[in-house]
Amino acid sequence: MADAITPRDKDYSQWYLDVVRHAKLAEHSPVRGCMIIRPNGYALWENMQAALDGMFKATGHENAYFPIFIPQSFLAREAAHVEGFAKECAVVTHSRLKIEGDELIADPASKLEENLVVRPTSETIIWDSYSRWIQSWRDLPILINQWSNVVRWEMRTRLFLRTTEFLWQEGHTAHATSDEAMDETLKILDVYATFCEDYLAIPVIKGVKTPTERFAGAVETFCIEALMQDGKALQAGTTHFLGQNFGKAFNCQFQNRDNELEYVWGTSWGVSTRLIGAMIMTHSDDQGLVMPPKLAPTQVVIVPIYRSDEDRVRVLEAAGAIESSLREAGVRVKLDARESQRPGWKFNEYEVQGVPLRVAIGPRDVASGSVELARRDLRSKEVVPVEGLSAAVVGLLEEIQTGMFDRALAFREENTREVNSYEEFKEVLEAKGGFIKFEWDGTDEMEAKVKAETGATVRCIPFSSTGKWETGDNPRVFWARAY
RNA sequence: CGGGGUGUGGCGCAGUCCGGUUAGCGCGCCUGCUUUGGGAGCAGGAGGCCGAGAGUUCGAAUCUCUCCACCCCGACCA
Repeated sequence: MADAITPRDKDYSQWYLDVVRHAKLAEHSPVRGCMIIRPNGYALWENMQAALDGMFKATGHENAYFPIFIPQSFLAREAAHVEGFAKECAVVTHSRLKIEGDELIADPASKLEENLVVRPTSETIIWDSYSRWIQSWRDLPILINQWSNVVRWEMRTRLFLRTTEFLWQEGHTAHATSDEAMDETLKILDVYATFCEDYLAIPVIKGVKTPTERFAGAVETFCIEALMQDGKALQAGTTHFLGQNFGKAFNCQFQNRDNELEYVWGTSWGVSTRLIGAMIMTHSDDQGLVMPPKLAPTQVVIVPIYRSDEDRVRVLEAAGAIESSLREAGVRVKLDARESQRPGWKFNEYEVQGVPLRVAIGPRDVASGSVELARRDLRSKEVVPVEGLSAAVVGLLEEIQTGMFDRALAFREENTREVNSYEEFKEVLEAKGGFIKFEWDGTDEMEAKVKAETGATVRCIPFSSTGKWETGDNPRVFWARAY
């Protein structure tokens, strides 16, 4: 018996780590806070990339790549930006090593003229380019995205949720008007929300960040917030309206249609491998990972069962036929015909790894023209005819996808509560956690006080039905303890 | 950075207080046979300078000192 996954109600944090490890998604690296993303985890990320990339392209964006190293002086250009990131930058100071005695040291002779910062985000190096690319309103807009890694030297890390190095995409756009930039910011927020809900099956709340939670260098930060199974919130993605802050910092101006010189308006936005953590903490259970079918690298696994050689031939032939027909139907299917592992072992393995559907086929099934179909999300099994199996599987995958979203949404609704006093706020937070809709007077002081006393922060100021965020003297906002 | 904890075959641990033959156990791994519809059984085997360095001692995984690494809880953050 392999070591078990810690149950959620015993130790949620340990459960999370156990799931990541047992599902072979990632592991700690020799470098503190960094992670090794294993094939199972990386395949998930590739599927997420493919879906998001398609959505970015569909909204007119193109990919580019800027360097990982940023001249240290660039960081200093935008005052709020440097203040926000200075404390977590990895700095490159030398260009080579040298052996001194039996020690390997940075060669003092190779000290760089100017330190290089390993990008914590790429606004500065990108706006430096934009300042050279943009002269006229005709050069705008620029709609660029890049897939990259970034490094933020955080004090505390957790696999996927917060790692020293992480993978993400960062969009950086330049516009001729404030309205256009704001439209872009909100458009991408919609893209993120759609991706989370349609692909990850994670319901999110869209809204605005308070000034204290705003991105360093942004005029306004928008976010999507999700609720995890333990009642803590997780910021799933952010988009930033940068105003003219980076245009000014990098002297990026253009001549408008009225022949006036104007600073360029900007946006930036990103989602990261953190979304894998969000997926785990939204859907998985004490048996291991549960993946939404749309992103699962393997959607269906076929496990053949047999004793004798004669059975083996018959079963594998039938299993191969099922594999082909599922593949033709567009299903990502894998036939696990390994002789080295027994069926029971495989059942468990794919359950822990979150494969949405399992087809088991043995001599009994071959004789009766049926298979055993098992759902990972509900851990249910049924015997179904091979006739029409492809259509049934395709339908079932869709049902699983929507079912997972519906359950996550129901959980969030059950764990979103309105309160009318600070006393009640504290009681609910202690007893139940979750999102709490409670007033906010708009001051940093109140946020700081509540955070110090309860650990909760304003996760977002939600949009109202009119598309604008709620205003008024003391609007209700979403509070929660967060990751 | 503050508080707590842990370093012993690939993984998880016992042994450390009270120093003493060849450092054990579970899982995993290798070979063979029997097995295969929910993590197989039996037999045989491989694998460890006990985190690093120094010291005490006839003798150190065990005692002393120094250092290092990682994990957990806070402050910081996607």
